[in-house]
Amino acid sequence: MTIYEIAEKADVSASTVSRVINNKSSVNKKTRNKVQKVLDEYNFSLNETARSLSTNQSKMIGILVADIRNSHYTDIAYETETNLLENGYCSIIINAGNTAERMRESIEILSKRQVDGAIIIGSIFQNKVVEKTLKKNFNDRPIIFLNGSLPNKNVYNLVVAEDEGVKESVYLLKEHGYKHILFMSWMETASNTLKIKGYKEGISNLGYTTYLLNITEKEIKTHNSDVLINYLKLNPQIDAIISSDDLLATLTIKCLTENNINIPNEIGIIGINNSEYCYITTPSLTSLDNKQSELGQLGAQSLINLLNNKSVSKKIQIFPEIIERESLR
Amino acid sequence: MTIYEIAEKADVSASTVSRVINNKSSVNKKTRNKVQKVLDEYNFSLNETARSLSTNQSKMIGILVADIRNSHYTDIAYETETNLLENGYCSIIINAGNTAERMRESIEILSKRQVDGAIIIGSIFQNKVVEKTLKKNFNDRPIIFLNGSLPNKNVYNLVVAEDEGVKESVYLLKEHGYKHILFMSWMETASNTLKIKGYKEGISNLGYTTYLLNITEKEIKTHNSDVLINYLKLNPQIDAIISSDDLLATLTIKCLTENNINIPNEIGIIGINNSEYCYITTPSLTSLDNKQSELGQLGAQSLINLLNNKSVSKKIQIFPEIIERESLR
DNA sequence: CTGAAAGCGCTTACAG
DNA sequence: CTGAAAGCGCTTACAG
Repeated sequence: MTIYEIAEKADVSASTVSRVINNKSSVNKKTRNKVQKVLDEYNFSLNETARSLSTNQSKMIGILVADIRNSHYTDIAYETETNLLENGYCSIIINAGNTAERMRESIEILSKRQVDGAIIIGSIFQNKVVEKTLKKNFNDRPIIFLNGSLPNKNVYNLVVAEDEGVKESVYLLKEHGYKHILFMSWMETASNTLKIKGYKEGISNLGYTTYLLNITEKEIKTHNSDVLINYLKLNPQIDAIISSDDLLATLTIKCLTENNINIPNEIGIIGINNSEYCYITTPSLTSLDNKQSELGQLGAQSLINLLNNKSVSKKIQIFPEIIERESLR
Repeated sequence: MTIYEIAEKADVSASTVSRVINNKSSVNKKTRNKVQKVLDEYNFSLNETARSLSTNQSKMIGILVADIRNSHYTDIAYETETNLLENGYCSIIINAGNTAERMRESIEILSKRQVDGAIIIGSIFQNKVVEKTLKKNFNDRPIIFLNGSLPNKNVYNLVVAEDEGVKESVYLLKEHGYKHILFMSWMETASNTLKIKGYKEGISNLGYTTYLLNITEKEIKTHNSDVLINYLKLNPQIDAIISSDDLLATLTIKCLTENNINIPNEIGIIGINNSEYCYITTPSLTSLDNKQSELGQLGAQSLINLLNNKSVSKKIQIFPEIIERESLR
């Protein structure tokens, strides 16, 4: 069923039908009612593809994410999708993986699909290939980059100041009486680098000693917790650990508990993400809430603003917040 | 840049350019090379919207999910999206929430967007409103319903036989010497009803006694584990618990551990989902793998088959598998 | 093997 | 307030 068929049944022109559908003011009330009746009677459903072609607006947004199964990304993707939909935009979500080739390909796909803009999620996209591909195939439409940043003129960068958050975590540990703070991580991402930066600044400002431990995922998942335990044997003065994310913190708690090290008395622990993991551990986990949901919402809203020709800052920062639970004394 | 402009530069007609782009056989090699050179030179990117309009195929699939943040759905959505993309289809993902109104709306949106088919994820969509809306606005394109079922003629239902899996879990507990098995849940979903059905069948086949406990999310999350502990005091013979999902199992372990009840000696525990939670608990969690990823893959593949006019069964069942870890003696 | 033309289903500037 | 016509950027049956 097309507007031409509706027009025929309603005995008007397609132009008029179109005007009724789009709520243009210039339609006589009687005509409008007549057309609307036919529209309803035939349960008319507009072909958005055709509309897109003629208006040159797809009302679709591309969302690029490495792997939506990563809970960080899931939250952000959820927030962006729902907020965009409320504003009349559908989301094409692509899991672009972590290879440059797939990233390039994904951007090209979104470009061909004529999305009106894009949201890129995750610092893993902060690289030369993405930068160049965007310049080549996506330089005429706005892009929001969440948790990363790129210099392209059409890219607007929104980041959570995780470095500040980790710095605050160091200060909080001091307030709770901890003096030898280990920063433990297992991913070599831009986000992790930022966290380490904040850790170092905090430690340095307090005149404390830096303890850094990077552990592989395999090492810790295979119950081979020797790496951490050995490190603690070599550095028995350590009395607090900041884990780069809650899952790692959870595994750390498991490891310490199995080795009869008391949390929070012997060692205090802070995780990052404030995820569901925080309340399933014993003791429950104090964690840095890095505001991923807010980031997603703000990202969607910023993109909407850009699409409506409102101005948006090229770089926006939001700040995490520490949620205290039982893992600190 | 359109194919007409390319045609002009290459001194051929737009038809020929189109044929080159679509790799039609009937183009002279020389002509093809000449056109391809211009295409490359100008970094031509085809407008898929225009193509969709003229071919009457959008090469887009709608994915309907209540809330992608639910890890079940995340896995399925990931698998469907990646598999569809490999086959040239983009995915519009809509978080439709759990109200009938939003579900209806979401289906209408996908219909207007001219998606070639849809994948519906989760038994929550198994209701009259969805059934009717599909009949009204989406009866001419194939739909794959994952983890639920609807009678519409264009809907193909794929389910995991969770009832069978839970029944097997009951048998496994018997093999491990457990005799009084509690089934514990906290969600009133169609999936949970199915699990309880399997539990009851297994228990009945063994001549065991049925123990069912439904706990609210709030009750357990607020550290108020009294409900479970009280239940165990009233039924001290209970020596095994099947939890309706891993998260609940994790919280159960936390609760029992805090009350000095030994797992797996005093009480054995089985979770459902075989998720990341399984290896962060002490002891690690034996769990029913309900094959959500396989379900997603199979769903995508089935949809592709339907779109290629291959036949697909109206109802497909796959079976879960128990992954044993340390929570059974 | 190639091109001119019609068509996909809308929107919108223009004329009345 | 309304309609005829052109245009959005492709594909494809038809003719040569």
